[in-house]
Amino acid sequence: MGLQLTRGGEYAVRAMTYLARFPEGHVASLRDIGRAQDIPESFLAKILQSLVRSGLAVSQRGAHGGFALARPAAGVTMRDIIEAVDGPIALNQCVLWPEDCSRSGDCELHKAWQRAQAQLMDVLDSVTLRTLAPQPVA
Amino acid sequence: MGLQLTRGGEYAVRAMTYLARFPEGHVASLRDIGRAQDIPESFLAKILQSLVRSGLAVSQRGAHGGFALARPAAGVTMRDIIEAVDGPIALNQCVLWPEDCSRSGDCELHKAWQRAQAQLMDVLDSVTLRTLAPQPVA
DNA sequence: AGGAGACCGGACAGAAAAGGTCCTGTTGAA
DNA sequence: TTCAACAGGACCTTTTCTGTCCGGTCTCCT
Repeated sequence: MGLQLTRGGEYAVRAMTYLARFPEGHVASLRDIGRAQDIPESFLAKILQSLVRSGLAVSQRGAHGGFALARPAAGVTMRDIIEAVDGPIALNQCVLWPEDCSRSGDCELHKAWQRAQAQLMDVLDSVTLRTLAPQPVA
Repeated sequence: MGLQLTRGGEYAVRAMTYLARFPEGHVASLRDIGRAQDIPESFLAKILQSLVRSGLAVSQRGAHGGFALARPAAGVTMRDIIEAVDGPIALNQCVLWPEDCSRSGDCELHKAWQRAQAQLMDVLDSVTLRTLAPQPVA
């Protein structure tokens, strides 16, 4: 259908929101997260890897290992999460790489996409895990 | 990468913008449009069919046939065009079919996506072919 | 030291969507 | 009647999405 969030992005937001419901530093295993949020565990593993590589989550290996938020929930935006998993958000190519768009200078279409993009980013940047998660459970 | 306009949508907007550059009612052939906008003709044929079925364009068959806008350029929005080709725009599923989203009632994530969607629509609804096209050539 | 539990990372694979082609109509003007 | 041009469907190729699997590594616990 086009112009839709990927499954991976959706899962990532849900997984992070889940982590945000615990006190800061709480570690949850892949299995816990997957079961709680109904996400296939082997796929979730990949997604969490991306989040760790991007510095949004930290992982703990070995027995009693798992994942936790790397920083306070209020400091992680929806945009951070989605871009970590799906790469940069660009409604169309010419917004991201203006130099590839021959008409980037005076093109009204280009400007329209840039405005749309900016509006979308406003929302995505303003929503954090603190917004999304109920207050942590003790 | 996800969350991007399809090629079809991009081509559709370009094709319609091209038509909007002529005086109202001007008919341009598939070939003309394709050459002018550098769009593969056989693919463009499909796209224009969608636009005609959606009532945004009209077609004229037979010799000297082609395509024209179905209404004045100021009355056709970017959203109209994109939805005609790619189907309804929904950043994520639960915005489009809230009943499928178990948490639609109180879910903060749901609300966030709805806001993002609304902002995007604001822009897409406000940009018309009159915005995009230089004044018609006589 | 030695398991066992849990993440790491890469290869692989099936399904779906995007992107595009082709061919056989049908229409309409000259 | 002929021919230019759209209509519509079948088909195809490539890419992306959505996962799975497995051997490796790390760390806690005993």
